[in-house]
Amino acid sequence: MMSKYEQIMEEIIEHIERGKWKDGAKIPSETELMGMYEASRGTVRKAVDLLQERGYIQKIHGKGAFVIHKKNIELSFGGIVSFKEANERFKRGYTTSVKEIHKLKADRDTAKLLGVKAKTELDLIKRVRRVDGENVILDVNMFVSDLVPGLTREIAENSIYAYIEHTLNLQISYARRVIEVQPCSEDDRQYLDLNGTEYVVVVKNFTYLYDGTQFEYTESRMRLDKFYFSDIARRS
Amino acid sequence: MMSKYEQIMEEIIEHIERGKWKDGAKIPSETELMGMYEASRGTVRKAVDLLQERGYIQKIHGKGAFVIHKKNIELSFGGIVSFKEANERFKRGYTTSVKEIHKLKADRDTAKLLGVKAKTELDLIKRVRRVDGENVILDVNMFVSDLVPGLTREIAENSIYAYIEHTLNLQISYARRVIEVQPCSEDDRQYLDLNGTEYVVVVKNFTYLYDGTQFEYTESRMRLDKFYFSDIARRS
DNA sequence: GTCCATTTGTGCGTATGTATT
DNA sequence: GAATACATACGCACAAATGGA
Repeated sequence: MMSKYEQIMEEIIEHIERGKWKDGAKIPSETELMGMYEASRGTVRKAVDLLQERGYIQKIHGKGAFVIHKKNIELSFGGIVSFKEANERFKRGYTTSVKEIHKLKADRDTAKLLGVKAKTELDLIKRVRRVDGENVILDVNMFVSDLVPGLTREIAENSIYAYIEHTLNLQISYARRVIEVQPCSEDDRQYLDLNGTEYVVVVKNFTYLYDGTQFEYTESRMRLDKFYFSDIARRS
Repeated sequence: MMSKYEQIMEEIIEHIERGKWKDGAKIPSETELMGMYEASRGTVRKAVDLLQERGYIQKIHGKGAFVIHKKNIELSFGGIVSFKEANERFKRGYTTSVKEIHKLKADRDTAKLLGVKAKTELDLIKRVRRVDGENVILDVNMFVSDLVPGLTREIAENSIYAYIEHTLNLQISYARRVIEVQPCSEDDRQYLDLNGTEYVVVVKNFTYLYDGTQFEYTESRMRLDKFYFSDIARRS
């Protein structure tokens, strides 16, 4: 059962995405929304605040709330996005091939990245993403085995996140993400079609469960020309 | 005058940053905070929700709210950040030199980037940022002259954002930000110390005022090895 | 400039639901 | 089951910004 403010929010998103409430137009006032959805002021305000956070509208004190140009939404993908989700939004085809999958004991450096003690058992997975006939992304995932048990090659070929969230029923809450550019590693040269470039973009993900324990460290290493990142930043 | 929930939020941030409330520790419950600050439930909840959004704490239903490791905060700089602010956080020295500053009429492509009609008058500014004796960032700013009047070389040498926000008293509300990697342009070769690299990281900013009008388009073009981006992404 | 209606922003109080211990 | 803590939802009052009469 969705909460009331979530329902209101989803309905408003529908209106905006279907173009019923157009770019730049004023959406109904809080009082009007209260009537439309038979909800209290606090409830509609929560829905509307979330819409603003997600970049659908801009509220202006004393005037109202206005729809922001749709283009902004289509291009932005904030939040934690796995490769599959991100690619579906761009509607490109791709294939995943698992190059390595095995358990290992964490050395000191790896343990630090995962916030665990050295020698903790990990699952290491290396996968290559092939788009338009070229190997362009190398994903290196490391999971804490105790927290994410039962990983298989089959799961790695599909969506590990779907397995974690739906099968294991773990709740992912947030990720710290770092993006930088590094010289190519041996793995990069071996697995990727580099087109002569000497560098790759590296997206590092430190992912945490609802209770604050880190369960994953991932590096997505991709060819410079395949990297694209977009988000919306709001001023305090 | 700061609002009550902002005061509560700031005080809690103080506690966390000064280490009084340590990493992983439980902060006082909502009921306790109500007593401590003589505030209503809704008010303390708003403060606590904002703290979670900003990555200071993690709330867990039925258990409490817990401080997230400080390292996460120090490294992340979400939000709209000008070069000056971003660098101060890393405590590195830098100098800015203005290479070009003049008015021009927008051509068709530029007009599209700024969401204005062709031939609209713009202010173009090119600045080079020098860090540790090397020219590593080329900032190209384009402002809509009507919206941001009175730009001078002196302002460009310091902080344009401070001028816009404090002198012109305009309210910046959000920015759409795109990050990608491009081959070096003529300008890059001329102004930057490229160390033989053939590519630069380009951070594009489309910045909007409180009323939804775009007033700026900026490209920050930087050497691959000087690029670093970090944020915290929360699940839904 | 003043007054007024509208609209969002802040703050209070209360009740009930749900998760954890 | 009981106690505690966060989540949702309702209602009310007043402040602050906007825009038109």
